[in-house]
Amino acid sequence: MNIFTPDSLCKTLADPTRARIALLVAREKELCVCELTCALDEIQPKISRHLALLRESGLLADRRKGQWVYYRLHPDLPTWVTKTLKTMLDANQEWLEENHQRLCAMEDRPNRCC
Amino acid sequence: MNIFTPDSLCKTLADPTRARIALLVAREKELCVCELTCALDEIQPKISRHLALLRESGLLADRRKGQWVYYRLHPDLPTWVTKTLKTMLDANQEWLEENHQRLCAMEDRPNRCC
DNA sequence: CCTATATATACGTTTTTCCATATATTTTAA
DNA sequence: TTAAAATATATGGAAAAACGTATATATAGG
Repeated sequence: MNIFTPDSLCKTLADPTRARIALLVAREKELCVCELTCALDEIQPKISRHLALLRESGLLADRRKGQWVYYRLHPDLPTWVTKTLKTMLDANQEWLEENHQRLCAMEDRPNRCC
Repeated sequence: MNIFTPDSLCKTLADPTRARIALLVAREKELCVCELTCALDEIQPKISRHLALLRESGLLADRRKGQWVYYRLHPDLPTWVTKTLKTMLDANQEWLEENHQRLCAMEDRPNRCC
């Protein structure tokens, strides 16, 4: 995948909702829309729209499993993109903490077997 | 300096002009406005306005030397910001190549002693 | 002083982004 | 086959970003 330039990657992450989604997904490996909606405490259409942008940019990939759609980092990301995300994630755990807490506190999270 | 969040850093770099300026400055250590104007082949007010945004964001610092104003990475950047810039720079030399060429080909570059 | 060069800012306009609300689609389960 | 849950998209409007042009400021050198 060769579609990322420094500015295009940054544009994708230049919104708090999208940055939080991307880093949470990087941290948790895979999350569905309702988990992200809960973790970010936002309305569902807002999360879906930002997920669509992240998907269209090539940063995230999705898979449907029953009623749920799971998002993960796209498996074919260039190394420097993955590295950039990891650097940001490692240094900004505190910034993500509230979202992580809400995710952990969420009830009835969909069962993630396969 | 604690003003950077993942989204605020990305917002600062989410424009091709600003991303090129930031990475060129990271590569060359210090560049003045007229060098950047030449390297990016843009009109001066556009470069100045983007430089102002980069300065106000805290990413760049400036110093005046005679008629010239030199911009460099802000010396107090958080480690993760510096690391992110380095990762992007290392992996995107080709993307910067044309700007670098124009910079090298520029005549009468200001003398950079002290 | 006066002029030229380098840089910064102001202004009005166009473009882009973001949002909330409403609605459509897909899937499960009754 | 109907209802409910999860997700996606459409739409119109508001806010923010970016642009080109014009102009202001600062410094250097006569």
